[in-house]
Amino acid sequence: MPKVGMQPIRRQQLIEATLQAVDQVGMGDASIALIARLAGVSNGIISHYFQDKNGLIAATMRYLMSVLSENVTARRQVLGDDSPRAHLQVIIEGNFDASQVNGPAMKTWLAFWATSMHQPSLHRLQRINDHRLYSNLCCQFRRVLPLDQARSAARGLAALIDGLWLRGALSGDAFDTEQAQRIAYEYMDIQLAKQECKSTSA
Amino acid sequence: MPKVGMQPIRRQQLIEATLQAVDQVGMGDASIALIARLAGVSNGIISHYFQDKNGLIAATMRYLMSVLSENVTARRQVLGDDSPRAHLQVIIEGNFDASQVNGPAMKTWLAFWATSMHQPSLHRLQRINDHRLYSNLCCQFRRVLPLDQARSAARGLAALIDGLWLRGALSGDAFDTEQAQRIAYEYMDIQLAKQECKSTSA
Amino acid sequence: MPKVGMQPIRRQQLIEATLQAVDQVGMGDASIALIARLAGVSNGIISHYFQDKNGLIAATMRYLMSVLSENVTARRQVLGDDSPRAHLQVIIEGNFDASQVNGPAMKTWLAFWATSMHQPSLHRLQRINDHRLYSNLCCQFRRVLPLDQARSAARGLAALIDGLWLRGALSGDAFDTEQAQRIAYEYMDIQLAKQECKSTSA
Amino acid sequence: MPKVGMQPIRRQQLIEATLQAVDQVGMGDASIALIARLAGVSNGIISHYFQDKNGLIAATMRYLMSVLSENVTARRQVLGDDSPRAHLQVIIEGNFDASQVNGPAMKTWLAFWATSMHQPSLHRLQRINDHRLYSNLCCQFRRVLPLDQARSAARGLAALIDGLWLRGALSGDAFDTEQAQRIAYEYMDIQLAKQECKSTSA
DNA sequence: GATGAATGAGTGTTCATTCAT
DNA sequence: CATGAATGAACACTCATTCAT
Repeated sequence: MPKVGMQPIRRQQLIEATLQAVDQVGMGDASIALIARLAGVSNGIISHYFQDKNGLIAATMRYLMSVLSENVTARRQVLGDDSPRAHLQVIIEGNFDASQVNGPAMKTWLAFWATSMHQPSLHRLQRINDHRLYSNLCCQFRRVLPLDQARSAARGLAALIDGLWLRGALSGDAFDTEQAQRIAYEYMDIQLAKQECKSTSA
Repeated sequence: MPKVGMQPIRRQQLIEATLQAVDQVGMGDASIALIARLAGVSNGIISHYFQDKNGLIAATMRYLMSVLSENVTARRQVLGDDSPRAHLQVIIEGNFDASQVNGPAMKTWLAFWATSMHQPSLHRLQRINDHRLYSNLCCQFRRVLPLDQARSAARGLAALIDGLWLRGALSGDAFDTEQAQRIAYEYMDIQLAKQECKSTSA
Repeated sequence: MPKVGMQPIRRQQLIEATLQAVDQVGMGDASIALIARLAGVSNGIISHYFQDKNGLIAATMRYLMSVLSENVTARRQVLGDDSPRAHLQVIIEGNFDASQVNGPAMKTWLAFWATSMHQPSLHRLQRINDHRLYSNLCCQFRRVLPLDQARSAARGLAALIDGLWLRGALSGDAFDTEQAQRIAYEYMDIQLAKQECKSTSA
Repeated sequence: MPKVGMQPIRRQQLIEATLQAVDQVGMGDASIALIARLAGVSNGIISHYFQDKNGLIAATMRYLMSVLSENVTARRQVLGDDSPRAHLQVIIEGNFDASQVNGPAMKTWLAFWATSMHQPSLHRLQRINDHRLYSNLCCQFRRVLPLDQARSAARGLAALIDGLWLRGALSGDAFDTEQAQRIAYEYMDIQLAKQECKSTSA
């Protein structure tokens, strides 16, 4: 029974079915038929809401990115402390949030990364995402460090966050959030300490 | 023109064609037909030397892992200095060696990671590889740090190396080896410094 | 030109194409492509209506069985005489009906039998069919003979019917229905006579 | 290590491997590779001793036929009684011999029959076999019955023997030799009795 | 808006056969 | 004699996509 105004509902329904499918069988075996079955709709509907399979994949990736982004934003808004350290902590916590370190999300991100190497449209999305983390980190470090040091610290912390996330994802075991955060905080504090040392000596 | 004793030659030929194919079109589109064409052999030969496509993929992954492993081993053997720092440097350099940070290798590793999430046999290989890096790092840190600190340092450095590698791979640009090494060396030295501080104070 | 409600039509279409293909080239060479071509549809449609080739084969076998069964049932319904002999004649005639002793049907039955030896699902169907003939015969003999004799008579007549059918099928020539029926009737009458003799002597 | 005079040995080796393969996986899946593996030889050797796969199949069928034929011949040679009834019993016993009613033999015969419908060379072999049974039976009935009755009796008994064999083969259970022989003997005796009746009345 | 029938190219895999060794 | 490397066509099956309803 067709209805009007179904577009946003259907789109979200299909995106979630896509995540579910990738989690269950991997991106390679996540066929249109499986996704449609998981969403409880017909095969044909997908090309109605998304141009084709690539469109659905890209939309799903954009959705995942927006969840991450909104997560960090939300955490920042309830932040009393405005110090760089507090902001950096929020970014770290957001990246190790439960919404990012569960099985489905980790599998989907990995699949997206691999796919993005050969699909310009996905690659663009992926670069935006990567740059956002670096940019957010750099922005905070910049408040207490000279440009070069801030950039280097941001690159290092971004890499450390992604690396901790990656190794956790690939391990197959449950993600050890506490351990990851401890290591990231330590790195953050070491980088922030450079400023203190300098200002102390000055 | 059939010959005897072709097995090792053909196997290597096919593994290299697989790397080439994954580099060109991605793992999803790296069909048997394409790999065979790139290798200059017939389709059927693949099941003659590898049981099936999965066998070829797994063999290719094992090959990539052995290249990385042998690279580090070779560097270690020409090492005059036996200090932990020298050994750690060798491991870092090995992971950022040209054989690991070029396009084909990076694309193939990413594809393997994504695939391994849904293939137990590949996942096992992948865990061995992950553990080897951690284990090698931990072994060196252990020489100068207490167990807990050594483990933490190894986890952090392993994550930093993988993260630097990953972000470099995903960037699409040429890998900035010097920058990555500088950041990794800094982290290594900070961790090693914990021991020196302690022994100094003692 | 897609339409709705095509399922029963397409299924019958494909079953008949399967019979045609087996008749023409044998079951071993009755490929999906050939069957689809004979049916005038695309290859892919077969997995849409039947799970796979085995599904199509099993459906075809069920169809052949139902034709035989309905044939006997139809003959029985126009039967004025309710005597065991009349019923047995109907069964014999049904098994030597033109629908069973033509080339395609005979080739297909033979192929099914051979295949059923290695496919549990087909074997089950085949046993049901075999048992039906025996059961129908036994039921009629039972009306005039003690259980043991009825069973023996049914086994013998079932074997004779199948044997006559088989030798006719394998001969390659046109089936001599009259001759086969004469031999089967004789056997039937001999078995039925056992009762008459007994009742006469009583 | 090649040897001379291997031909008969190798041929028999391969024929027996073929029977084994057909028993295990059916004729459809009895590949050259499987047969060669079961025989413990290389793939290529088959075309050396038999022209191609069809040659091997035909040779296997000829072998099976000769076993049946020699079985009956051997039983006849140890026969004291020269009566038609004794000879007919020998034929019946030979057809229900253990060499004919075991799984492998039954599966192979069925497969041959189905295949022979589409292969002239096998069909010729098969007709020779069918005719031999009829001819042997007819020859014995002819000694006591007029031609027409002998032919009819032979046709009936041949069909009954084949039918009993067939239904036993398809049942999947162990062959009930005693029951089959009892039914066949009864038919034989009824046909032979026609002569006695006539001669008695004469 | 939504369905599912239909397509046909493409996939991995199997296989009988050939032939240099 | 015998091997097994190599081929390439054929196979069943999958799939994204299209489109009449």
